[in-house]
Parts: sequence; structure tokens; C-alpha cells
Amino acid sequence: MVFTLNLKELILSIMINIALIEDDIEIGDAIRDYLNSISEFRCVVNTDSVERFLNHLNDDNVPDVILMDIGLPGMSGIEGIKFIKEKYPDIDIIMLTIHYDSHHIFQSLCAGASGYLLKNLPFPEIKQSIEMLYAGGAPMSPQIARKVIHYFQPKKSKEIKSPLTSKEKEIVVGLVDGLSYKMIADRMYISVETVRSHIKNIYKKLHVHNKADVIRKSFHGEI
Amino acid sequence: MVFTLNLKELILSIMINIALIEDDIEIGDAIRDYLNSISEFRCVVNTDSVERFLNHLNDDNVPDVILMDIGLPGMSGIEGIKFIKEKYPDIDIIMLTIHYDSHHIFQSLCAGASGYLLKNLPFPEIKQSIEMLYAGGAPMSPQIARKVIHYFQPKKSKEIKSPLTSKEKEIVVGLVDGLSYKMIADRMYISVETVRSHIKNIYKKLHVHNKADVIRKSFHGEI
DNA sequence: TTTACAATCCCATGAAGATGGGATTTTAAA
DNA sequence: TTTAAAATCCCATCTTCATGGGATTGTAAA
Repeated sequence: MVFTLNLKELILSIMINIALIEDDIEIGDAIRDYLNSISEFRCVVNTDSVERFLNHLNDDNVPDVILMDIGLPGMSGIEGIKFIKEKYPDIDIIMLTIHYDSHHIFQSLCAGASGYLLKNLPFPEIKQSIEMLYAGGAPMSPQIARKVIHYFQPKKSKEIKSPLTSKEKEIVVGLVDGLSYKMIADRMYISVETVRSHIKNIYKKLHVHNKADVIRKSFHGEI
Repeated sequence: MVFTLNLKELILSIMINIALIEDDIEIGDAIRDYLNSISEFRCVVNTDSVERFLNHLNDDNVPDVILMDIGLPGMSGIEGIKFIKEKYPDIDIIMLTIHYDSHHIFQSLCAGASGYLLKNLPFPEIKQSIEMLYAGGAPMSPQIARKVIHYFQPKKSKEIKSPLTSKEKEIVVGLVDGLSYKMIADRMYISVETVRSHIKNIYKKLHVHNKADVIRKSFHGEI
């Protein structure tokens, strides 16, 4: 009996424990069932939000791999990566998502994702991807790999022309510097009302509604 | 007869024309023979240096894909990429090399390589890689993909021990995301008053007085 | 067992920011 | 030259934020 228990535990410890964070229950259940049908995998968690995942996580049931969506209710998958990696840096996180735009890809990778797969992939490729992870690889859908590679390629002169005027850009600098309207006004030798007016126009042009967004965009080189 | 010629040309135009730049003649010949054994491939060039390749190149025999070594006599493969891509930007270049160090990888990618394979790979994977290229992908050996991904990952070299608690850090994420107190509260399932309270503590700990400062610090990795 | 701190919540007040509506003058493009 | 922006300024209103003052509960180290 003791032997049986130990053997069981041994087998469980050899298996790769996988957590699934996916808000589409149908998809989540399908993937879970697929994973559990493979002898070396065990889907230990199947939940629909990062918050729920973190709440139910303790040091005894830490998964080896997390398959995670990006578009989750509450905390997004990308923020989830940061949280999870900070607490458990050894967990490998594979994003499994419909988003194939550069922004989501690089946000995920920078946050600490070890792989990035598009959701349309056939199930056997999920298996291959997890195996690739354990072989020291980084599973990526072909389109993703291309975008990642492109990141390094020589940029073609694309001179991003900002929609902002020079005065407006000066104001943006002020905002990024953490100045109040009054301080910006003093620095630029204009009245606070002018600053207000410029900021109104900046917000319209950039389609934002507060200075935090402007600061973020500026940091992302989007201005 | 005319029909036959046209058909032949049609077939040739459908085939993927591949050039091989490899100074080890044995390996080069083996790869060439393998490629030519595949119906949709045609190895149009098999040479041992970039200089020779460029000399024999004219607008009529431009390959679709180049498989190239890095350690070549004369001009290195990396230098070669720049030369070739400048003249023929549409050629896809796949590096086929024994170098798996970051320096060579990133030099190649930055110069314009579309793929990076390690030389120990089985021949069928060369076929798969070229097909992946045509499917919009970027063929990479798993080890290479891992290194490329790692490039984006957060460097945890200097273990900046944040003075903030995990709840506080979660709030900071909310602020950086541009959320209002209310939205942060909803996301974290706590009251706005608790958010306020946390933020008061965050400000004290970070010696700041507004959320713009927090966002800036966060962007500078100071949190 | 104190002590300290984290996490939760409440109230009140003043400051700063967002947004709507204007107006005038200067500058640059059509 | 007409027109369209850009740049300047003013006012009113509402929202959000910052900051002060609390309180309670639980945990974890000293």
C-alpha cells in the first residue's frame, strides 16, 4: 500500500503539471480534456481569471506550465504574467490567444512569457509546444516568430510624424516631467489657460482623456 | 513543343529557387543534393563565399531563398546579409550555422536574416523551414528561439527589492494602466477607500506626491 | 506578549485636472 | 487672398486626486 502510494506520487511528480487560464469555458474544457488525455500531462487548474488563479494558488500546487489567454476578465493576461513570474519565476507561461498584433506579443514577452501561440492551432501542436519548452525552446506560432524577428530588422525610414505641433510637444514634455499646469505655464511663459487649451487639443489628437495616458504614450514612443 | 517549353518554364517559376553559400564543400554538396531531391525546390547556386555569389548574381537568376553559413572565407555571412539585402531586399536569408551565441544571432537578425538554424538539424527540417518561411513564419532552431525570446525578458540581475507589498504593487500596475481609483477597486475586489489608503502608503514609501510620478518611476524600473 | 505592519474600511476638505463653451491674433497653406 | 490651423487667453462646472484624520482585524517577527 505504501509502495502504491509512493509509486503514484512518483508518477505524479514526473508528469508535467499544467494550469489553464481561459475565460471561454468551452475552449478551456476542451483543452483541459485534451491535455489530460496525454499521459505525461496533467491539467491541475482550469480557471477563467488571473485573480481566481492566484487566489487558489499555494506552494503545494504550483504548476510547471501555464497556458493563458490575454483577454481575460479583470486583470489581463499580460499583467498576470508579471504577477505570476514575480512570485513563481520558474513557471513557464505560454500565451494562447487570438491577438497577433505586435503590441500584445511584445508586451507578453517583455512581461516574461516563454511562448506565444495563436488560438487557431490544432491541439497536437499544444503538446509539441510544451515539449519544445522542455527541450529548451520557445514555442511560437510562425506568424509570431516572424514578427519577433522583424523587431530586429532594419527599419525602413518610417519617420513617425507626430500629429502634435511643437508647442503641444513641449507641453507633453512638461506633463512627462510631472509638472502641474501652472508650472508648465511658467516654464513656457504662457498662461495656465493656454496650457489648458493646448492640453485639450493634445487629448483630442491622441484620443486620450487624461495625462497618465499621455505619459504612457510618450514612454512608448507613440508621440 | 512550344507548349512543352511553356510548361517547363511554368514549373520552374513555381519552384522555389534556393542559393547555398557554404564553404564546407561536403556539407554544401549534401544539402544541394537534398534540396534538388525535393520537387518544389531547386538549388540554383552552390558557392563557398559571398563574393563569389555576388559576382555570379544577375537579375535573371535571383534566388528566392539563400541558405548561408556565417563562418565564410572573406566576407562573413553577416556582412553578406547586409550586401545582399541592400541589393535584393526580397530575398529571404536563412542562416545555417554552428554559432549559437547571442552575438552572432542578433547580428544576423539585425542585418536582415529571416531565419536562423543550427547546422546539426536533420535535412527534413530544412525543408520544413523553407516551407515555414513561405507560410509567413521565421524558422528558428528551438535554442535560437529561446535566446531571442530571452532578449525581451525582464533582467533580474540586480534584484531590486521593492519596498512595496504585493497589494501595493498591484495598485501601481493599476495606476500605470491609467485606471481611476474606482476601476482599480473594482478590479481588485476592494473598496475605493482601501485603494486610497494603499496609495497614501505608496506615495510615502516612494517619496512622491502624485500618480504621474509613480507611473514614471514604474517606467524607469524604479519600482 | 508586545510591537509593527499589512490590509481593510470610513469621512472630510482642498487642490488639481478634465471638459464644455467661447474669443482673439498670428502664421502658414491653398 | 481666403482659409485653416496654431497659439493665445477667459470662464464655469464637474470629476478625480491628494492628504489629513481616523478605526479594525490579522499576521508575523522581536
